[in-house]
Amino acid sequence: MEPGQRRAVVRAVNQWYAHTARDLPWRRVETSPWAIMVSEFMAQQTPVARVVGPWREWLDRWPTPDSLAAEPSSAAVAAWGRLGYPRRALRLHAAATAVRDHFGGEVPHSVEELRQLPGVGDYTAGAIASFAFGARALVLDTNVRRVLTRLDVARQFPANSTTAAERHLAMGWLPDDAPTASRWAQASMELGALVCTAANPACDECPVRADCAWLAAGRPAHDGPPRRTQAYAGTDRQARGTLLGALRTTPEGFEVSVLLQHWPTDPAQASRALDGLLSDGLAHREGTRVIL
DNA sequence: CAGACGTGGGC
DNA sequence: TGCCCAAGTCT
Repeated sequence: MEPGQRRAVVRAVNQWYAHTARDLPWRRVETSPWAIMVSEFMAQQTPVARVVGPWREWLDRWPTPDSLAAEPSSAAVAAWGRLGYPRRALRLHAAATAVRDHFGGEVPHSVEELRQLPGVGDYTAGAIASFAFGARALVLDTNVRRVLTRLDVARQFPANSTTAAERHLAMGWLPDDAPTASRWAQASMELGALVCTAANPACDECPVRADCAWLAAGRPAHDGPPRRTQAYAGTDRQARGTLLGALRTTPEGFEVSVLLQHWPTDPAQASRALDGLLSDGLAHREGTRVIL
């Protein structure tokens, strides 16, 4: 797409965002960088709507990185509740500790520094830099990838993993000035979340439907390699989730031998789940018992 | 680079 | 009813 048309599309999407965006609590101007960082950790692979409640409770309890770092990581895992991927709680706790120990308790501004924090990858570093500090940073999440793939590549879905070509394309879309770039990052994500969705995109309501290459091509179906899916039922992951869920609601934990004996399915799987949780630091041994 | 890693809502 | 999918990161 030509630069001029690209700028017009950015303008249209940003304008759409101004009157359509959801009123997510961490989008309020007074939100601290730490609070935005927490929202980004919680939103990794988790629908944003499910994050709002836990996010409020988390910040109520730990309003600063220092306050979280002062507690054991098990408190973070317990407070994570049922958000899923509980190792994110561990990483958020480790990140808070790193902020305290290496950045004077203040969330760093630069992508390079942010990137050093546990649990902060390319996406999250860019998101914090952009949303918390208004920087011009690449924010390439699943929504933006899909939006740009449709808009500018005329394909239904992006590749299974982010490619260098995609990053290059996204850089070309990033407006020159920081405030517009920051707004574009949020607006393009929102467009992907609300309109340009994976299933049943609402092209009729899209503010840039006239500029979309995929729509112009007649919305051709995906034809690349099969998209990655996730099996869950019966997997070790499910067993870990079940075990951790029980530990979360049972502060005194369980006798290991009893636990393994009463496991409803394959005992070997229970053993793997337990070992995994222990080695990941999500659960702990206390004599012959397991606790959070 | 493929695979591991939770959980729940929508269709 | 299952399958798809969600503001990814790490190994």
